[in-house]
Amino acid sequence: MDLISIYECLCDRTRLRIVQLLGEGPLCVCHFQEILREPQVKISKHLSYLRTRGLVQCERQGNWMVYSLPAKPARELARNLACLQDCAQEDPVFRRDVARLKKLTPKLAESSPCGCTTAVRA
Amino acid sequence: MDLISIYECLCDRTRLRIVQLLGEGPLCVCHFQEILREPQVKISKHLSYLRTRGLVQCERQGNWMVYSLPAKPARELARNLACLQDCAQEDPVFRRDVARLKKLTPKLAESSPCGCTTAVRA
DNA sequence: CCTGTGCATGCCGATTGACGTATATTCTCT
DNA sequence: AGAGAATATACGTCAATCGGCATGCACAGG
Repeated sequence: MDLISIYECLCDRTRLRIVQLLGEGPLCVCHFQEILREPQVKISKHLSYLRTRGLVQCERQGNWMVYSLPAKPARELARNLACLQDCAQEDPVFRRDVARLKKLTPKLAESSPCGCTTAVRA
Repeated sequence: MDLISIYECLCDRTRLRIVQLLGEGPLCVCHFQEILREPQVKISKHLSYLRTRGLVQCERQGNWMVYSLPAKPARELARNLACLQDCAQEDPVFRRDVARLKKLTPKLAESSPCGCTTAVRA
């Protein structure tokens, strides 16, 4: 894993929000849409960007693609994700995103609108 | 200080080497030229890029511009610089750069070729 | 087999970034 | 004032990126 690639991935606001959210657990694209309030194509492309550089993994689950951070991230990545987690604590946008996620989680637990309850189990 | 700006600054190899070197202490442009073996204009532009985003400071010293990391970096910056310092330990390019710097330092201490011995005092 | 849903990709235009060449700026020394 | 050294900037070029629109692909259910 290249340090440059990591920084390239993190230097976009949307990608940063995505990665930050994935720190809370796996998510599928429709969740990102709802939480970030961004169009599907934008999210999808950023996820693709992250995927080709190894910052996220994905797994198909029926109709849905469930994205997550790598199970065993490289040292540099793990270090930087921890750093990001720490730095983002104070950012209002990140806090709002996570708040939306928390609000979404129980709803999905009982009746998932998109079938990926497992994605939010974490 | 914006997280995005920090990551934008760090997502270029040359800038990463510059920042990494500044972790060892202030340096002037000619030192970067010698250590990085890159043309003056390239280094100067990247320094300018870093300066406008607040990642480095500079101070004129006669004919020379002495660059350094900010005296009191913002929390996010300090955190990320520490992270970088840690991640870069293993990178052969960074190690070589620092080795060149160490080799340069004593030479400058006795007879500085460009007058900025003070820059390497640290 | 057909349809709908979730997601990805191709194409376009606009912006930004990286690099090089040439030139300007700022200072020192004489 | 003039020359030279260290550094910065202007301009052009090429590549990468970002966003949107339209379309393609994969799967589920009837």
